[in-house]
This record gives sequence, structure tokens and C-alpha cells, in this order.
Amino acid sequence: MTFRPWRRLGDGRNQPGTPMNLFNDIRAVVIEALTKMAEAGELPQGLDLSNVAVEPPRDPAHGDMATNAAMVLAKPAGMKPRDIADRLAARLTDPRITAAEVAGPGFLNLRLAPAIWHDVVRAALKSGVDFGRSDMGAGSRVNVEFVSANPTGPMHVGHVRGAVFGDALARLLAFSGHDVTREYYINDGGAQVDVLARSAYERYREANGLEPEIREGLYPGDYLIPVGEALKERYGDSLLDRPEDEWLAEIRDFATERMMAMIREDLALLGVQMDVYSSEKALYGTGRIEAAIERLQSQGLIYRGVLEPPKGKLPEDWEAREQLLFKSTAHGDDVDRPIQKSDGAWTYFAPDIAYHWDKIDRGFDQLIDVFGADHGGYVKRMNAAVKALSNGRVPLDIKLVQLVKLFKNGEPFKMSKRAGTFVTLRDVVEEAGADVTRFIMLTRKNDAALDFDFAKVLEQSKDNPVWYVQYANARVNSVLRRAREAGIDVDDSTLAAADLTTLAHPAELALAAKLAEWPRLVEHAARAHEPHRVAFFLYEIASDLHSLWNRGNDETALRFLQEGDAATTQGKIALVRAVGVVISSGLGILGVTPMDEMR
RNA sequence: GCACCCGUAGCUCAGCUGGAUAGAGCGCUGCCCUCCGAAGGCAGAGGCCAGGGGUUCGAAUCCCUUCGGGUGCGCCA
Repeated sequence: MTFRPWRRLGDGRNQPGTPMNLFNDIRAVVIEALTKMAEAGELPQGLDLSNVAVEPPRDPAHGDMATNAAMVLAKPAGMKPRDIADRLAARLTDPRITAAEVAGPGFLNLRLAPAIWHDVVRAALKSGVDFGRSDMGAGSRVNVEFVSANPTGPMHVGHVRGAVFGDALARLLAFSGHDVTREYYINDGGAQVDVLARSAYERYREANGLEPEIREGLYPGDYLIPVGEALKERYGDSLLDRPEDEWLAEIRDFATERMMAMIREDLALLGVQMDVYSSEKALYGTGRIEAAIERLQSQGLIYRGVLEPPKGKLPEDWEAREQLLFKSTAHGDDVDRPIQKSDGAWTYFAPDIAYHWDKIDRGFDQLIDVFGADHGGYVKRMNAAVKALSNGRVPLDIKLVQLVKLFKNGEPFKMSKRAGTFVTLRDVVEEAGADVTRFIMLTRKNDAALDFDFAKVLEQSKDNPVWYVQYANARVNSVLRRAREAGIDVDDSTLAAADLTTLAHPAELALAAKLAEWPRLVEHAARAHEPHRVAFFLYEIASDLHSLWNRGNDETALRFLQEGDAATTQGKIALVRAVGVVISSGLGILGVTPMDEMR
């Protein structure tokens, strides 16, 4: 029996941008059959086939794949689902499809030849960690803005999840064929960097032997002490007892730069690297903000007016004032938003509008902002601004990342070595490690709150998903080691060329079929901007491997190492290794290092 | 008051952008190591998918509404 190379499987019928996705291949077969039915008059011409799906059925008894084509088309075609399904089944003559049965309300359940699953294993071995890589994105340019923590101190827990999420999303999008830019927006234009400068000035005084006055409202953290010392090194005592306006701007720039260096280090601890750092301050004085506002004005979206007082908690000192407003309600917001304070200075929103316009201007096809959940109120107005500025061309997806609650053995975790008042990113990484931190942060949807218990995430048991997945990978490598010790060649290239016909047990083929879902999952997760799906999929794969492993205890035919039968062993190890490939590939998207050994 | 998010097994959460009998871990009950890593695995019990309407071949998923929890609501960023 010979197998066609995987690349030819699609036979040119692959949808553009989706190599190696078996589900897309089979869908293409179904679509072609439907098209022929229309040509033959068995279906009306010109039906919308976009809702026709080919999916893995939940119940394995329903075969390997199922299509809803008959049900989706029944109404527009004015036919009974069963009739469509029957005729479709008759036209599915592709040799890969060994059976097509109509079931349930009109599903067409497909069974595929075992050789298909062997090809999946082979594809994984040949592609390595690139297995599942897709060109679905067709090189479209995506800007992922994330973290964007204020440059006033070290990153804290609140930033960690956003950093991990944004980076994993960026990796996922890159893996699925997008041209991704990771970007950090430095909020160095507001009052908070003045506070930073004053705080650093006190530390500068301290470095000169004076008593620092860390007044209420200044940043008290120890991390500014070295900044004070550096200031002393640079300025000596020349700035002591000078009025603020003589040193504020200089110290502000100096301290901001130092803070950004620190933040870069913090990000590096998590394995996060930005491509672009954009400065808010750099927008001032360039006319960019004015130009952006002018552009909105030209669309009739800027006016002077008075807002209704906010309902609910009314500030004591509230009084009606005329302000410059952006008519965000024209694009879905609830109220119009001020872009200028009553003293004429820009609100934070104004440079942010200019910044997003800049991103649009740089030619991105899609913008993604990762914000903390406390910025939820900002979503509609930003969407409105981007919609207006790009004339609806550039979609903006704002992902809100929910809070992380830290625990240790079930007790709320409070620690503040450096910062004085909060748990830093560094604290978290030093306590749990970057890999564990990243994985756990991705085991929940971004918009669901997350409990992070240091004791649990470091536990070595199946309660702990990181451990469980790493353990599966370690077992894969354990099998490979033992096979080599037995003198069996298990190099990927050898395994990929091996005869896999002995890989025929339903349990083994089921696992291979699970691997076939990986490329599909990548595309779905990327489309939904949901990297957590990768983490859950890895957990499932790990579970399947552990399960198959243990079945070998009772059924010796299922053991991966078959004594005295190198050929059969190679076939089984090809499957095991393919599992390892998918785990490594998935962990790569999560930014987690696979572990070969757990000892 | 308004907006956004959430509500799924006793607990913590998935549920593949509308599919078939709603899943996993923990906890509970009972099993599996002379055998590839038992740091594992198998089986069982456990559900009005918060409640009520609607949309359609079909709803945990989409729309409306009620209840409950979180977050936000001009001159902070």
C-alpha cells in the first residue's frame, strides 16, 4: 500500500491560506460536490455555501467528520435535508472518504481512510513545530498594542496577564499567517510623569544626603532610589534647592527613560519583546493631534458643547462647562466624549486618537488593543474614533483582560519587596517562573477573572495543567530515549518515512485524528483572538496521550515499545512523537518552553 | 440611572463564532503498577446551562426581558 504525500492531499483544492488543514481539504471536496450538484440541476444555482461547515463530530460514533451542508441548504434550496444529504453522499467519490451516512436531522457523517491519519502523523513529523502553521492571515498586517503600562514604576501583577495575553495572541496571529507588530504605547504625556519627576527629585535629594520628602501623592517605591543616585552622578548637587521649573522637564525625561528600561527588563523576564515603542509625548507639538482632530472635524464629529452630568455618583464639585467634544455617539458610543479639558489642554483621549490614527496611517489592516478590564468604558469611544478615522476600513478589536487574584495556599497573597504597595511582575516570575506564569495566565478566557495560587501552579500533579502538559511531553521523550537505547532509529526523518500500516488500532487512529484538529484549532483561535484555546487543546492532547499510555498496561499491543519488532515500534513512536510535536508547537504559541524531562 | 463583562455539576472552569445524548479537573464512590515514568489511568454518581419570552430545521451559544455578581461613567491615564 502506498500513500500519497501529504502535500498532494488537497490536490489543489485547498482553500488559499490553509495548508495542512484536513478539515478545509474535506470541506473543499464537499463544496465541489455541491457545485456539481448545482450544475446537474440537483440543487438551485447560486446558493450561498459560506455556512457549509465540516467539523469534528462530538461523538466519535458519528464518524471522523460531519457536514451540515444539507441542513444549511435545505431552506434556501426548498428541499428536504435528507434528499440533499443523500445526493451529496452519492457525489462524494473522493477516495479519502470511505463512507458517508446521513444521520440525525440531516448531518452527513463521513468516515475517512486510515491512511489519512497516517498522513497527519507524517505531516507533523516533517513539519516539526511548524505543524499547524497556516497562511490564513495571508500576510495581512496586524498591530497588537498591549501592556502600555505607565512609565512610573516596575510592572505589577495587573500588567502580567495583559503582557502574556498580548504576546501569546501575537504569536498565534503570526503562526496563522499574519504580519504582526507588537507595540507599546508609552503614556509619558500626562501628569503622572510629572509626579514621577518629583518623586525622583526627592530620591535625588536623598542621594545627596538630605531627608527625602515623599509627600502624599508621590511614588514611594524603593525602585526610585537608584534613579536618585544616577541623578546625583549626572548633576552632582547642582539641582538642589532649585525651583521645580528648572529641573522638572529634565528629570522627567531622565526618570521616564529609566522606568522604560526597567519595564523592558520586566517584560524580558516574561519572554516578551516589543517591536515598537510609541511615545504619547512625542505626539505633542508635532501637529499630529491637531491634524487628527481636524480630520474628525471635517467629518462633522467635533463640536463645542456641554455634557449631561454623570448619573449615579455625582462629583461634589460638578458644574456644567462647555468643552470640545467628539461626537462618538455617531459611531455607537453612549455619550459624546471630551477631548479638551476646560483649561484648553488635551484630555488623554485626544493624543490617543492621534496615536490610533498614526497606526491606521502606517498601513495596518487590523488593530488590536489589549486593555485592563478597568478600561472597559474606553472601548466604545476608541472604536468610534477608529471607525471614523479609517472610514470603517480598519477593524479595531479591544480585548479586555480581567483581574488576576493572587493566592498562596488559598490565602490572599500580599508581597511588596520593591514597590512598597504592590506585587510586582518580578515577584510573580521569581516565585512561579515565567513558563508556569504564562501558561496559567492563558488557562482562562481573557474576559474571565483568574485566580492564581502559587502553591497550586507549582504543584506536580494533574490538578495543575502546566505540569500535566509538560509531563506528557516528558513521557514522549522518555519513550524516544528508551527506543534509542534499544537500538531503534527514531529520528523524525526516519519515522516520517516509516511504514505506518501497523498503526491501526482505533485508539491510536483516534489520537492521530485529534492531532489533525490542531491546524484547524490554530485558525479558529486566531480568528477569535483567543489564545486560551491553545492551552485547553494541549491539555486535551496530553490527556489523550496519558490515556493511551495507560491502556498499554493492560493491552500489550498498545505499548509504544514492542520488543523485537522494530517496524511496529517505529510506527507507534511516530504517533507519539507527533504528539510531542504538537505539544511543542502549541507551547511555542503560548511562549512556554517544553520540558523534555521532569526529574 | 446608563453601558460593558460574567452567571454551565457541590467547587474551579471549557464548550471549537447556531449543531446530534452539554464536557474536563477537583471533591465523592469503586477499581488498575512482576508491565513503556501510578507525578498517571479506568469506571460510577452528580445538570431546569440563573429565570421567562422570542428568532429556526436546531439555542448553553443570537435577540428581548427579569434577577444576581463584577467593572466603568466630564476637567485621571
